[in-house]
Amino acid sequence: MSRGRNDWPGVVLVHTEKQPHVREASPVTEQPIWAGIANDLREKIDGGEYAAGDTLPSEDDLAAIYGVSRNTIRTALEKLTQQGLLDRGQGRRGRQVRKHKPILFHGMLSESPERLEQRRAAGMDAWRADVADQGHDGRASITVAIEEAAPEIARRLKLEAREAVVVRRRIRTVDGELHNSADTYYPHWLAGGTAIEHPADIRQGTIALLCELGYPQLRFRDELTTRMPVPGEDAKLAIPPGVPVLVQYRTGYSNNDLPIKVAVTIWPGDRAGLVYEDKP
Amino acid sequence: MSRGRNDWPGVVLVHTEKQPHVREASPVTEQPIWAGIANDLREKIDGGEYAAGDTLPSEDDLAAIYGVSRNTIRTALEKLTQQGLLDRGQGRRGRQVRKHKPILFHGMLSESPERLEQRRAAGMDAWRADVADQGHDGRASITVAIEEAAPEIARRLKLEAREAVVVRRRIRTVDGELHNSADTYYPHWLAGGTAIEHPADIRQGTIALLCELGYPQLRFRDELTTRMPVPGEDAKLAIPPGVPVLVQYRTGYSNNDLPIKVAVTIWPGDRAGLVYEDKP
DNA sequence: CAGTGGTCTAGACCACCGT
DNA sequence: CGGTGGTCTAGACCACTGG
Repeated sequence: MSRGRNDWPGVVLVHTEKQPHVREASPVTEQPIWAGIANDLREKIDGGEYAAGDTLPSEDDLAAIYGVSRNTIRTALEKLTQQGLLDRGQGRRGRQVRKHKPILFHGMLSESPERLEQRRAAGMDAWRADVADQGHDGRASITVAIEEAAPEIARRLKLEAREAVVVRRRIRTVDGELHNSADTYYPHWLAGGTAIEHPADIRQGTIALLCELGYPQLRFRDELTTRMPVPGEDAKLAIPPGVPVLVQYRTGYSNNDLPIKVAVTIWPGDRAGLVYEDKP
Repeated sequence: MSRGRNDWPGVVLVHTEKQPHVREASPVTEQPIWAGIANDLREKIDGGEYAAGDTLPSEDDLAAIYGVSRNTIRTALEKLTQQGLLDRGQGRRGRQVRKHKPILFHGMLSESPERLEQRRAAGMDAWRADVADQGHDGRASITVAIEEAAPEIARRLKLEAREAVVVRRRIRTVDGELHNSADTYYPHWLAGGTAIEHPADIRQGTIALLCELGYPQLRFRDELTTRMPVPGEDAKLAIPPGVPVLVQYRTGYSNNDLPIKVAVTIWPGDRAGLVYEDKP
């Protein structure tokens, strides 16, 4: 299929002033026009000409300023949005320079026995205690389900494919705003019939509960990857365009390297980071 | 500035068959046409109709298949590309379904003293040993520079702003393909005049060298975040569109919590992950 | 209501690349 | 050479939102 050759035009263009659709060669730079505009805007944002929270000129205005069509401006703005510099805006709001939210770091290793005792007494899990330490209020909503293990879960729990698991899904908020999600999977042969199956908070903590059942968590292994949010994830955690997520798989092991749980935590890149220390 | 109101058309549209630019309301779904097409293509990719490495139909063909304009198809394909499902292709190649490269995991903690001795004898750093363990060939090219410390480096090294640092920049390849970059910063008062300033490999390793200088690395702290590549990074590491990077800051401390180095490693999300274990 | 971003169309030229 | 993606233009309608 040939394209745009005007072989049989159903629409006839009648010109008045100048040839439409005739592009002049970009003179200096070797890059597309939209890339040049994106870089220019980036410099103005970095240089403070457009500060965090400022509203950019409208697409029409930018088109006039740079002397290009609105679609070209849109390509440039889209690129900056994908790079996480701009927020989208509907209505009369306009596009705004994204605020650089301070990133919360969560210590993930090396907790002193005293602190452990302390927060357990307060009924807080490690995450909530970490958030509280930084002066914020962490909350979680929990749902529980019994499912067939997905391959990446079954493999880590050393289960057969499609074997039953109990999963506790948490959506966690900090100061009322969505923050991360954490889904913890337990083998059904282990967690079935225990308090883990109930969506209420487990006061002593699931680790202590498993210990009472004869399966102390002796060590764990964290696997970290990064990727773009999958469809649905972005809505569930309100992840803006151009923000990747940190995916943390934490597998807990008991005696004889027996896996007793896998926790899958999704950390949106614009609001969380992780810290690992090898000594307290 | 009013837009597209045909107030004073320099171009007159002469219709032959049907009204141009008249969009029918999308019938079933509540989403844009391009989103529906993107989802449809995603399902076909997930379902195996288009397997990894396959070439998708051309944009023109897709436009004909779905009965929309090429730009609408392009929006859908761009979305899938940003999500990391498709590769771009020039010329007659067409867009291809991206292969899901196996991810290499790198153990980052808990190395036995025996293994440490072994790889030091072989002149390998921890990364090369890790790659070798997985049956691959890791190499690095090193450049060295003396610079003023950037704020995020100065803060971690407890230096004044713009104080001098020695930086060793590594670009590392696995089996000949670009893999990651690792820039290590040392305070100039410590590393100046030592072998660290020279771009050659340091046989015994920089950690051992610093130990000989009286600054043993007693502990470290890793900070992990994720973000999209900044301009230049994508080219330097050949990061495809839609792939985020894992950013690892490793700060090493000697006696009295004195920071002696900061290593900034950029791990492209499509080819690397990290593993942390709390016991060997 | 009016301006803004979101979406879509139709057409055009170009660089690139496999045949 | 010819098809493909990359880019750009000009114009149109819509949904949303603030004043």
